Amino acid sequence: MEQPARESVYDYLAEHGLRRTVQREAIIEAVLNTKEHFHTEELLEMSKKIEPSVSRATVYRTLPLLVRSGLLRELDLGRDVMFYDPNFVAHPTHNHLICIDCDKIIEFEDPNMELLENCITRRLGFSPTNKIVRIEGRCDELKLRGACRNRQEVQHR
Amino acid sequence: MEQPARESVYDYLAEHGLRRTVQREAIIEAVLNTKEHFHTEELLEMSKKIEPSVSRATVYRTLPLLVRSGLLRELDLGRDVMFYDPNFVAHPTHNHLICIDCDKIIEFEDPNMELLENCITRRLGFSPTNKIVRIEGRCDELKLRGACRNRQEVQHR
DNA sequence: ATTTCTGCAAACGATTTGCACAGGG
DNA sequence: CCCTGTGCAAATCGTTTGCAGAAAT
Repeated sequence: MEQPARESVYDYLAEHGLRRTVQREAIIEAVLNTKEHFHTEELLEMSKKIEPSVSRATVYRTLPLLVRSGLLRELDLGRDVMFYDPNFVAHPTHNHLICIDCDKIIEFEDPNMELLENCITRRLGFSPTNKIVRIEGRCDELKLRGACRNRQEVQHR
Repeated sequence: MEQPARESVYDYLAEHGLRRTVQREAIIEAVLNTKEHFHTEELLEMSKKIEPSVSRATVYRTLPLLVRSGLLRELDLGRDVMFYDPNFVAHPTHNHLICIDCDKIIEFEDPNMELLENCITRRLGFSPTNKIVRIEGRCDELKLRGACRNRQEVQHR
């Protein structure tokens, strides 16, 4: 049933007449190596460690391919850069909580939320294709300590 | 109980030692004149009709003030420009459905969704301050006719 | 041989900002 | 008078793109 992500990306490339280049391979491996959200600059870094010839332009040009193949999902966190989430392969309907202090991201899935959204959209004559549920707030640590420990390192702007 | 929006913005300016200029007045009136979402360029146009001296820079500098005063809310529609929504004054918890074809925006409120979100965030030790629920999909018209009539005029990119 | 891919650097476009002047208090 | 607010134009910064050479098929 469940097809390994690596194979299905390369299948996607093959089916669409897209070439298998060392740069694309490096980018794909970099993506497969992480279970965390990342943005373009981070992916560029990771890819360059595998294959130094990878350029920023190629990363920007490859990301939409990987999104279309299903390996990644664009993740609009309302920051100034776009994020990408590799966890939709395993959890197709998850949503995100984002701490306003440390930018910590908590992923959650809730069947009731799915259900409710479907009811609402049906009521309004709307067929959902993409749902962005992003809840910003204060994480546990921020509430308990008044500050988040890893405020600096996680902060993105 | 319910304070007219105009007064409360000017109160906000006064309380914060912010000056009442013709440009700010024009921008505020322009906002009060619309019940629709808009982006900066549209607000600039509307404001210039009231007071031609209003510049783009002043609109960009005034918008955060109006957001802080509560008159407007930033509305991240995942497009390349930021939108602003004047309807949160009347409906503080509403969410948005966006048609992927014609960019039509349907606003909705649902107490169950609020309730559910509160349960989820409580379960995860999270105190929400800001919720973005944006559901993209096919609107009624798109489903019935296979295309949206006002596709062109509403499209933003 | 053909056509897609690539890196580079320039272009793009929304937003921000430095500056000197205008005008509120 | 002082100091905030303004318009203008330049700067910023993530992302896109034109181009000529490189590599895949």
